[in-house]
Amino acid sequence: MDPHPALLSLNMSPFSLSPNGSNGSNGGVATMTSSASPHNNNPMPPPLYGSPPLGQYSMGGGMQPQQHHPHPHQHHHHPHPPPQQQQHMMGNLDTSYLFPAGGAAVPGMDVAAGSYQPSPQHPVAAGMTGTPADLPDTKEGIEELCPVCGDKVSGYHYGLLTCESCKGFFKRTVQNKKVYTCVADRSCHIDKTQRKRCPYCRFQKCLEVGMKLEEGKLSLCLTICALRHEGVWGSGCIEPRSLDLGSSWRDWDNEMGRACSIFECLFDIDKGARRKKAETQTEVSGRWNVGRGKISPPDRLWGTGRYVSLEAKGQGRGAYHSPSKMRGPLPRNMGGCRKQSGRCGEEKTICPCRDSNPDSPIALPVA
DNA sequence: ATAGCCTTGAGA
DNA sequence: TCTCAAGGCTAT
Ligand SMILES: [Zn+2]
Ligand SMILES: [Zn+2]
Repeated sequence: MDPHPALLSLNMSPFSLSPNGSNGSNGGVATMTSSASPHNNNPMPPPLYGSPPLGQYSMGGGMQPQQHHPHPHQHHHHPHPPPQQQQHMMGNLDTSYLFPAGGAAVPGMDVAAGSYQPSPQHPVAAGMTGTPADLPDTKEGIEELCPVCGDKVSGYHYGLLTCESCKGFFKRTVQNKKVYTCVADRSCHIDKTQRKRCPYCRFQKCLEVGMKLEEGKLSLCLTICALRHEGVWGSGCIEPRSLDLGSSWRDWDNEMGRACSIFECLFDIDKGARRKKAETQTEVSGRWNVGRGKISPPDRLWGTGRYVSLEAKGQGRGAYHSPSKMRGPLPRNMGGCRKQSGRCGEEKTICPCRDSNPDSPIALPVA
């Protein structure tokens, strides 16, 4: 059972999570407590709510010179059978269609009562459709064509084999929560040369063929890492409010930005700091859970450690990305702590606020 | 806004 | 250590 794998689970148990993450009750409060903070710095009022340019709050993340990667990419067949069909539900309004329809449904939620008309157009070809004849055939066999536009696939993206451009297109659309409009009748043909013409129909097609965010992908993990540098010990917790994804990604983004700001202030984070592999991750994280159509009350974000650096984890550099990558079971990165000698585990890594005041919202240390 | 290429980090 | 997809970056 447990059709909704996505919802919470911190595998460190010391913390009691609320049974069902639905305590959204505390409406929008982010709480924190810090047990010590010599510098009580926080000079500046956090840029809360600053409208993020877009889904990314970089924290801790300076980037740094890197090494190169030999190969750009390679594709092959994978064991994963891509999902095949999917209902088309549409109307660029509800994010629920971005999630797998099966399995995780939240009880009360219904799939968007789309008004979208399935267009009769046929997907270009994926795998087995097309005419084998003209498929460029590679060593392995066939080079598949992007089901959306027919271009060459570059690998699995958002659930299926698609080309690089459609991957990017889907990404942009979702991340920026774009809403397109078709000037025609919503049935534009999408192919490699015309895919730019009508983003609406292109996105439509992306959904039709099954591109989607997987459950859990929207989750975000903020990880607090301990740096070797000395610093202050502190602990904190943020209890983000639950958001209604249906309304906007921007809210989510803002919320996230706010959370980050708070942490920054609290810990006087050195933004330039970067986690190093060798460092022990003394800390844990919290996870925003996303159910279909809405973000369910996330866990809190925990932190303990000395001189902490916040790093929005979920993908790539220390930046927050809406659709973060979360494959596999659940929280993997939830816990540097997991095995980490229970460092954070037993400790008092507990969320002060929550534990002591399960119900009372705590004030935001911010404006 | 696009799309090709690059960096990253989880998993194997 | 290697693979691979998410996402960042950036020249068009
Ligand atoms: Zn394509
Ligand atoms: Zn159209």
